[in-house]
Amino acid sequence: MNIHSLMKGLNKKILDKRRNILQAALELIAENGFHGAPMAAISEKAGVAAGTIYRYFESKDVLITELHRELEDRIMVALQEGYPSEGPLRERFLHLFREILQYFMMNPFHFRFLEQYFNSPYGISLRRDRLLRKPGNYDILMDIFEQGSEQKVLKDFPKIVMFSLAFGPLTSLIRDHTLGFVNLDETLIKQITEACWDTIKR
Amino acid sequence: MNIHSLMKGLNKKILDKRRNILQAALELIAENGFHGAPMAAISEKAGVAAGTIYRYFESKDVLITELHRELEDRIMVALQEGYPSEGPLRERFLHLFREILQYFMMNPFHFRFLEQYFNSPYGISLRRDRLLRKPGNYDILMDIFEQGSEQKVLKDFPKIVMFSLAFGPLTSLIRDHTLGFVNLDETLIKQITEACWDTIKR
Amino acid sequence: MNIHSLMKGLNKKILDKRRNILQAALELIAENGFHGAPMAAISEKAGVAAGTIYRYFESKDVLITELHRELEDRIMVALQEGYPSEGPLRERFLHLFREILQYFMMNPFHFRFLEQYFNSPYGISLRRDRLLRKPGNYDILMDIFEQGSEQKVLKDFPKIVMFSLAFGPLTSLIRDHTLGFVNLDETLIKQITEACWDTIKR
Amino acid sequence: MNIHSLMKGLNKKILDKRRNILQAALELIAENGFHGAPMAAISEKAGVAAGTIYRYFESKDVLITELHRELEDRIMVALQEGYPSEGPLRERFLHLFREILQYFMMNPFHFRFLEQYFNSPYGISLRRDRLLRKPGNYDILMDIFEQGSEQKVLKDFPKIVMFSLAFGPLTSLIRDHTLGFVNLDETLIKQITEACWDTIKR
DNA sequence: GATGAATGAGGCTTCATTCAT
DNA sequence: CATGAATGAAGCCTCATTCAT
Repeated sequence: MNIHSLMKGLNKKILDKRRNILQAALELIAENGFHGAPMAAISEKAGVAAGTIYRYFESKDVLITELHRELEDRIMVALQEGYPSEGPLRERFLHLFREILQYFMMNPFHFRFLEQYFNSPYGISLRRDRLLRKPGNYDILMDIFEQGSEQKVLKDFPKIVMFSLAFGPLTSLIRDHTLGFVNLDETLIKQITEACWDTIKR
Repeated sequence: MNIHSLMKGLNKKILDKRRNILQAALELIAENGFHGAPMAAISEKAGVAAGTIYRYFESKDVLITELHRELEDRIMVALQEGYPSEGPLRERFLHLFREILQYFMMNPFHFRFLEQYFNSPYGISLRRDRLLRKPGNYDILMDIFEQGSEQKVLKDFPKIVMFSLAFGPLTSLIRDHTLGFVNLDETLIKQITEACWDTIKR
Repeated sequence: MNIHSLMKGLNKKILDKRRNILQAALELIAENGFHGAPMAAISEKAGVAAGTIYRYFESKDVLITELHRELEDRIMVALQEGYPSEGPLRERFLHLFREILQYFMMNPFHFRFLEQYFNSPYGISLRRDRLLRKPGNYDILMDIFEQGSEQKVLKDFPKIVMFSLAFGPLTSLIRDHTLGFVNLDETLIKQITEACWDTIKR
Repeated sequence: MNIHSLMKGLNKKILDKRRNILQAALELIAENGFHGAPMAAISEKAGVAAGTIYRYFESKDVLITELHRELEDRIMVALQEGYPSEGPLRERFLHLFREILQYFMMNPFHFRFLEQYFNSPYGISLRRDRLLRKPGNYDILMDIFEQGSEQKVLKDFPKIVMFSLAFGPLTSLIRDHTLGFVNLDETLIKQITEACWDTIKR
């Protein structure tokens, strides 16, 4: 083993450690909330010492904020995969809606974490940012509403209202699915997606 | 102020102590989450000593559970006021939707508290109860979907999906209104309400 | 009912209240220790308000000290009943030993309370008093040893050692009886009493 | 002092931390009872932070239970040292009696702690265990009484009564010694030990 | 005198963070 | 860099005592 591959191995190990910490935090917070995720538990689940976390994250707050950022990034990647950016608005909407629904159905931890996150002091600063119109991750969704309004394809609601009307049911649906209240099969998903589009289309 | 009204005032003060504690807890939890609402802060805001809270509530858990219960009661009262229980389904739906929207617009603390509550260990047992079909406060809403399905007025979705479709946007809308992202005036509310009905009607 | 008997009735009521408080404290402390006998519990069991206790006893410490004093008084009365103060030493000893044993077998609460009392900060001041040779309740016992030594009837031990030798087994025996480990019947009591006398007699 | 011995000293310090906590608890409880031994006081006396105790003991209850267990272990070791397990009953009894007496005379804190312990909620479960005949530490004593009965060397009392008769005076004697009421010198100890043997021997 | 609601000091415990090794 | 023992502020709760009624 030469020095190059050795360093690569070490580097990988280091990156893995960071990833392990994030994953441990994700699972613990998703399952038990912020209350049920003390740093000691996170470090244990991640297989590192308690102090080690602080080499990768300045504080628990930073760890959580960072975790949120990474999850949003991954979701955005998933949404953009196969996104018909040049297709008709309807198709673009249906794609995004389905992707979000399926992403969270397949990643219930991500969903639970984000629910926890938005309903916590952490979520508040995020909202403040959005309020200040900082460019955010939801632009890809908002663009649809913007163009839909201009092209008179969608109803004449403020963009933000349109967002609520179209995507509001998602949270509720995913939660019910996660908790086993409802089984969202292919047929149902298709119907629901259409219904949500109909809600905003003119 | 004579001595009679003075005594009445003092008496009122005593009777209101429980209410003060609940109100203080409500506001602190709504604004800062459960983290940001230690018993010491609640007692200070309520104008009582720390130990006093325990004369009215066995523990912090009980205080919070009780607060939730009382809020739900008040909301139910608001919903039932003027409820056209014998009217057509559409009218009944529109009434409930509007009332909920307006109730939370006028009581943003209640809204924030309930959001916190449902995303916490407290909320989990509640969900479990609902899953087990214990009779709950949401029956008045579910009844509409039930009857709507039977009478072929509504789409052929599971009740719980119908609920998400129709009321899912509410949470999102109220949050945006509370944060000042959107101004929900009379016209808009009317349009939104209609849109949500259209989503589920056949 | 004339005013005289009325006052007597009131007076009795007051004395009863004091007695009730002492009895409630006795039982709670005997059963649960000092930890398990908060003033609120005592007042409830005594059928009075919490604040009322403080009309009869300056503080919890005083209440307990007083309770101890009264119990000792009652025990002393029991010991002196039928005491052959002019009889031979042996007879006097046997009388006292038997009386103590039987008193506590019949009053297990008194026994448990005194055990608690002696092993607590309260008991410490008591010991200090005894150390300072204040005249105490145990003189009637000590006298036997004193005279026994002088008359060469008893062994040549310090009085205090004699006390331990003769009465030391009592505590242990009563405890075992209270807990049901042993059934102290007439025959056994007689034999034990003799054995303890034999231990100190020359 | 060179660096080697310095490190050894530090290491020792760390290893001794648990012992310091136990010792601090022992002394405080012995002197002031459980009331007078809050965790804050224990930690201060042990020279550690309050939270540190919880690295070594799950709770105050566990700390106290553990302390009791360790003391009993040490006492048992002391009793077994030089125990003439093959010698005549008399010699074995005299050995144990003397050892117990001397152990507690030299370790008054242990004595006071155990007195506190047995008269507390902690001691109650212990008694229950003994009642249920779980194998305990006192078997070495009970064996003597058992064999003594069989061999007709001892009086015909229940074992448990024999225990009280022979060892009952010990508690009382040690307490008096600890408080300075009596000076138990070699001669006196010898005489007392013999007297207690005589009490139970046939 | 009696009441019992109110007080607040003080007890036990948790946990984010630090730092010597 | 990693470790994990140690820290101590802060959280929840109890209870002896007071005092307005």
